[in-house]
Amino acid sequence: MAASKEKILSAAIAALARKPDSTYSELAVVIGIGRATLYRHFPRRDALIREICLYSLRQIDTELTPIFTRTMTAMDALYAMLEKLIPMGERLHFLSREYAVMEDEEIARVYAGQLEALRQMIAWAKQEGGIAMDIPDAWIARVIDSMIYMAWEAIEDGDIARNDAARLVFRTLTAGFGTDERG
Amino acid sequence: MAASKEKILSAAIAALARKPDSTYSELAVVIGIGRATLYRHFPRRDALIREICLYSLRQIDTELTPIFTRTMTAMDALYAMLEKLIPMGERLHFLSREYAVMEDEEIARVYAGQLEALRQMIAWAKQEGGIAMDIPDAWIARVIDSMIYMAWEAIEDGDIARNDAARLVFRTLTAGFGTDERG
DNA sequence: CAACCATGAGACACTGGAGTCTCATTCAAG
DNA sequence: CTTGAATGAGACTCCAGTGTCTCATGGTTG
Repeated sequence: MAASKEKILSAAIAALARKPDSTYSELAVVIGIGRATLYRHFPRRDALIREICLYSLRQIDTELTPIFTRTMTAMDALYAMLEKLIPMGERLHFLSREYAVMEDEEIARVYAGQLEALRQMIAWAKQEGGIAMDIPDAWIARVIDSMIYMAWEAIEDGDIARNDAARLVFRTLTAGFGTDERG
Repeated sequence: MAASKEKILSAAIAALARKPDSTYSELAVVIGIGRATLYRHFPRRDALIREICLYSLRQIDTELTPIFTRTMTAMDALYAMLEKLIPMGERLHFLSREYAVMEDEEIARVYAGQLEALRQMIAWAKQEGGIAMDIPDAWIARVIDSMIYMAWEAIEDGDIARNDAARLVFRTLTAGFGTDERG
C-alpha cells in the first residue's frame, strides 16, 4: 500500500472512531486533504469502510499471531493481548460498529478467525484454571472485547494512564473491583 | 403523556437501539404506524430523540431513586441497580450513543444527576470495602455502565439467561473471571 | 527546462431522507 | 346518524451528502 494512502487510512480511522457518521467532506478536512483526493483513493464510501476494516483486522492479526504461538500461560497471553490491542482500541471499536461490513466474504473470514482464536484462548485459560469454568464463553468474549475499547477511550479522555491501562484491565478481568482481602 | 404516544416512544426506542440511524419511514414501519402519524407526534427528529432521552432518563431515575434511599450496603445497592437497569439496557445504550443531545439543558441536568449518584455509590462502596480504593472512579463507572448494556445485549442475543444476568454481572464486577480459589 | 503526476478547488447532476400538506377513511362519542 | 378527531397514504419541496468531472497549480524526475 502506498505510504500516502496508508496515512489517509489511519487518519480516517481516527476520525471515524470519534464521529462514525462523518461526511466525506468532514473526513477530508480532518485528514487535511481535498475531498477529490479522498475520492481518488477511495472511490466509494463502501470501499473506504471495507479497506479500513481489512487494514484493522490485518493489523490486529499481525499483533496477535505471535502471542498465540509463543509458549506461555493463557493468562500471560491474555495480558500480552491487552497490551497490544488497547492502543488499537479505535480500530476494534470501528469494527464492532459496522454492521454491513460482515457481508464481505474476506472480512467475515478474517474476523471469524480472530473470534475463534479468542474462543480458544478462553478455553485454554479455563483449562489452566485462570478463568472459572462456569462463566459463559460468550459473556467472557464480550467483556474482554468491550473492555479493550473502553480502556482506549478512557486513555483518550484522560481518565486513566496509558501505561496503567493493560494492568488495570487485566486486574478488572481477573479479580474485578473487589478488595483483595482473600489473597 | 398520552398512552398512544408512549407506546410509539417505546417502540421507537427498541427500533433505534438496534439500528440507530433508522429512517423515519423505517421507524414508522417497525412501529406499525404511518409516517405522517409519527411526524404528528414528533414533528422533528431532534424532538423524537430528545423525548426518548428524557423518557429514558426519567424511567431510570424512577428505578434508581428508591435504591439509593433505602438502607442497605453499597454492594447490595449495586446489585439492586443491576437488576433494575439491565432490562432497560436499550435505553442506556441509546443515551450513550447520542452525542448531540447533551446540549439540551434539561437532559444534561438529569444526566449529570445520575452520574453523580453513581459516583456517590462508588465512593460509598469503596468506604465499605466492597471496591478497592486504588481503582479510578472513572474506570469503575465506565465498566459498570457498559456491562449493563452488554448484559442486555447478551440476553437479547441468547448468550446468557435473563435471570442469570444480574448475578453474572455482579460476579464479574466484584470478582472478575477468576476461579475463586482464594475464598 | 519539459513532461508528468498528484493534488486542491470547485462545478455539476443525482439521490434519498426530512419535513409539510392534502385528502379520504375510520372510529368513537354525542 | 352525525360530528369531529386521529390516522394512513401519498404527493410535494427542500436540502445535504454522494459521486463525477474539469481545470489550474505545484512538486518531482529526467
